[in-house]
Amino acid sequence: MPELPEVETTRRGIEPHVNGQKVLSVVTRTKKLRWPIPSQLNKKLSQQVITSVNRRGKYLLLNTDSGTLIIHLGMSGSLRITDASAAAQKHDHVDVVFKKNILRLRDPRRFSCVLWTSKDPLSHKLLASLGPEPLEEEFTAQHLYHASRNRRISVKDFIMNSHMVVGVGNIYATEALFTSKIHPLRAAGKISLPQYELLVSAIKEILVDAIQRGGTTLRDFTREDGKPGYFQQELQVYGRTKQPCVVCAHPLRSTKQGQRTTTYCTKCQR
DNA sequence: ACAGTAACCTGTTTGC
DNA sequence: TGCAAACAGGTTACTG
Repeated sequence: MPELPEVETTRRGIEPHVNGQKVLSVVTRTKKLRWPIPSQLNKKLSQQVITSVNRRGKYLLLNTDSGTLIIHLGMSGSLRITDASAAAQKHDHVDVVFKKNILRLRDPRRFSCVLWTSKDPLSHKLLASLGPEPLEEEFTAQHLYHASRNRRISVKDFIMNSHMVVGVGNIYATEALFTSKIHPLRAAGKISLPQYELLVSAIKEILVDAIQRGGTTLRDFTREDGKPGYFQQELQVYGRTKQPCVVCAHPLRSTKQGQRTTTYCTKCQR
């Protein structure tokens, strides 16, 4: 579900509600999501004050003086701020309880994860080898160009690999390749530097635009207040198989890459 | 090191 | 209409 814009939208949404707040307790209703939820999480977090809410790739980091709660929303996870008296629903797995409200994780498909580390979260196994942030300066065409030489993997799978760049999932990879007129099945190693320049610009622009619109809501995603994002209205190719290309009107084609659908225009993207 | 596939889950949509 | 298969925003683990 959530790609970088949705996670950033969530971060911005929850931050004012939890930052500086003291955790009263943690309620877990399942032992395991993508990975086991740390036992003793309640003991570790209770009485701790949230000192900041950060994001690295699609991971949310809730910092305290004694450690960091790491949350990844997987495919169908969402966080919301609920009233302290609101009853938990079917797929509400974890509550971080504050005095006035609750930070509640809901995830029907359970691909999300909740982890705890008392060390620098960026050195955690899952975060340590992540690629650059797409909206930071270190994400450049040069970086992609050099990392992709001699790689036969498709350019789409390449940019969706979090070790190359974080935060680019199926929706925004599909859109950025369309904007930069690159065929998604082409080998990453055959893409020229000027083409990577176009692609990097497209990724940055699309992510910024999507964040401004509160992310993309297709079915599961909701913001912390339960409202949807509005970027889906801007999608030019994702989910538009057989519909006309917005540039040339040729019907868009879909194919499978791995277990992911990719949609593209056979005339515009080469 | 790299590429491809299976796996983790459940809810919704599609197709016969 | 009913049922089963296909599909869904992610990422790691495993295989060759």
